[in-house]
Amino acid sequence: MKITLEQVAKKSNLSTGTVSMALRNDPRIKESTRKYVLELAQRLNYIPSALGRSLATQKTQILGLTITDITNPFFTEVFKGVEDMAVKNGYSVILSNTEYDLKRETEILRIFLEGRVDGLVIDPVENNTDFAMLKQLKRMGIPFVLLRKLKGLEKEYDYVMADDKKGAIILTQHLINMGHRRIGYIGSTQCGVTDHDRFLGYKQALAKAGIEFDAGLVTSHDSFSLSEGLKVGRGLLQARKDIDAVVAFNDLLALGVMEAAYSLGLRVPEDLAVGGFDDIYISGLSPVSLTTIALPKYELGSRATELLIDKIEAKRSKRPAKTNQIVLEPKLVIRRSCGHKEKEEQR
Amino acid sequence: MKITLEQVAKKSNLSTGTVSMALRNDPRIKESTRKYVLELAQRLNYIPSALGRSLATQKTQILGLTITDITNPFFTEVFKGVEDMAVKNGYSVILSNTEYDLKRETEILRIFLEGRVDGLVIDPVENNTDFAMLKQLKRMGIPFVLLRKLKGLEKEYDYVMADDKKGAIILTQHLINMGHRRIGYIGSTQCGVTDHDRFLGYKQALAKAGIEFDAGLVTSHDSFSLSEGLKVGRGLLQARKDIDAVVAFNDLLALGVMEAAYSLGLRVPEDLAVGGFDDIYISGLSPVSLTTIALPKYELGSRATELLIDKIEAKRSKRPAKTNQIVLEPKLVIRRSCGHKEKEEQR
DNA sequence: ATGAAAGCGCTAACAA
DNA sequence: TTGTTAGCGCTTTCAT
Repeated sequence: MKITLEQVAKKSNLSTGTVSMALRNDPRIKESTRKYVLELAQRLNYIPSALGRSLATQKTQILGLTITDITNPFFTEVFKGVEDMAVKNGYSVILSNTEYDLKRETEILRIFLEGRVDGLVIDPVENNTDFAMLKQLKRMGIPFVLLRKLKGLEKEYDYVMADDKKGAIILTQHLINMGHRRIGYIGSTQCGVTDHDRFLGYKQALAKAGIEFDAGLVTSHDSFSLSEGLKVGRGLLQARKDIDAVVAFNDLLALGVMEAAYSLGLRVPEDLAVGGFDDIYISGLSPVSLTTIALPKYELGSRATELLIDKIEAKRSKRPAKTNQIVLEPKLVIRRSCGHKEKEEQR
Repeated sequence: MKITLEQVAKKSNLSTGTVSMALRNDPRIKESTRKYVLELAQRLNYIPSALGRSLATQKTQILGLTITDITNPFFTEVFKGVEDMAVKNGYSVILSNTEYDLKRETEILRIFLEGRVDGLVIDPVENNTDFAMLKQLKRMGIPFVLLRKLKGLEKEYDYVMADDKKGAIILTQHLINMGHRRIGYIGSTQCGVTDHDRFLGYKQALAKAGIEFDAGLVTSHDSFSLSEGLKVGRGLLQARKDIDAVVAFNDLLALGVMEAAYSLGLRVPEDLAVGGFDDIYISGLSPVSLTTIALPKYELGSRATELLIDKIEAKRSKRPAKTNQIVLEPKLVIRRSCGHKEKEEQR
């Protein structure tokens, strides 16, 4: 039922070596026999075994990717960036979802350690990530690139990320320019680096504008979903009726906050301004589109993958690979949720 | 650098066979040596090679999944269903995105054919799918389950899908009950079975209500995205000012149509009612939430995977596996986009 | 209870 | 230009 190289060799009265080379268009094989072999293989429906080949060559042409939440359109774009770059270079990608669960992440990395992939792009579960696992990866010489920097290990590992602090500064300043003063922040309790940086940027922008930081306007959340934004948002809005704007950790949460506002009879942006991060595609939806910090999602994925592939090839050719830290620029996308000074667009 | 079974065997003065069995807790191995081996392996940081094992056992414990558009939250849920069920049974999953591109699908299936996976869950590129590829899969004895039925091959292959026609009937009837008469339909030009069934249901519901089918109210689209819905929706709404409702092939398109309406100064649902399919999570967003046919996304994925795993195990134990066709029930979720008879909710 | 050895399907170095 | 052969790392009889 399953045809192997050996069978093709037998049928053709050639050796497996020759057939193997012929099938891979090795120039050492005579044109006529190459054609003959190709045809025969075709006729026999021969499909080479990736397993056999991988074991022999010590490479799989597969990249692993761990994502914290594939449900978030942000990561879906990152994935596309990864996959496109991978395919372009002859790799496939295995995607695994950690769901912000450390156990799951550890388990997934363990599986990847078993030599199924040539390298990994890792979106670590914030700072909970299993450092032991990363060390293990490094020790085993499996190339990987992170999609986040790890606190205290900025110099140790390669990563590609966006400038979170800068993004937060720009967004907060924009809110201030729009005339808002009591600006709240909804960030994570996990103390991840990403959140930490954004929070820092938020505070810095406030300080620069001479607005006193008010801890009562800050709320933490447990997940990064729309429904969590709704829940936490309601809490914050009810506790602080004087609030007039919110910076949310990401668009999903921001959208949730907007929902919260509506549910409390508040209008956006008239009664409450809201800003987010990511610029996922639903953020542009009417009637109140979300002003947000656009992150280069696709590029995050593609550049991380590019870097990874380079590392893989460096390893193969024993060329030394230096660690790379790439920080991409965020960009403010002004829509309607933060208010605006231009005339009301015609509808 | 990389520790192999053989090295562990050497260090322990045992044979590779014994070590192999010990590590897998084979009862034939004496407890004391089992412990000894486990400890030694741990100490040496031994990680078994999945490749070696797979080649020997002829199984990878990996499932392949092809998805037409990972950007669509619908598929993101399906993926989670697949992955959860896979993990629960000791499998990992390789996800590939076909982007509704036949070439890409063929290439992806070819790669999967090379024995990298134990089985496949395939969301075929509608009816363009490469039947030759499916036949090949079948011939090679690689188990697979489809997430769609294929025209003319309903009996040939296993699939898990939702009852599209029924869903369309329910939705259209709901629109009619809400008092709408000039109900348009936005479906695909590709003549996929899914679309075909929904279109059929739509027409059937109209007929049953004594509403004459009006081809001028039907538009086809090229992709399944929000922006496509916006584009096509604008066209339809401008061409037919008399239209008062639209059934869209999916929520993304429906959301796009709503955007189109807003951009033309139409209110939803007062001036135009809109209904969709899928019930993706953004459909519940205010201020105008989308009435839609909820499809059991997660279950679609998990049940397909369950079925697949059963087929894989049937194959291993040479137990015959019957073909399974599973059709899941759709459910109408009434929100605001189609109008409603209840009082306006308090805001 | 453990060891020896064949084999899974392929590649690559070396011979011929 | 092609054949031979030794692995790649593991599992699994069959002996012992």
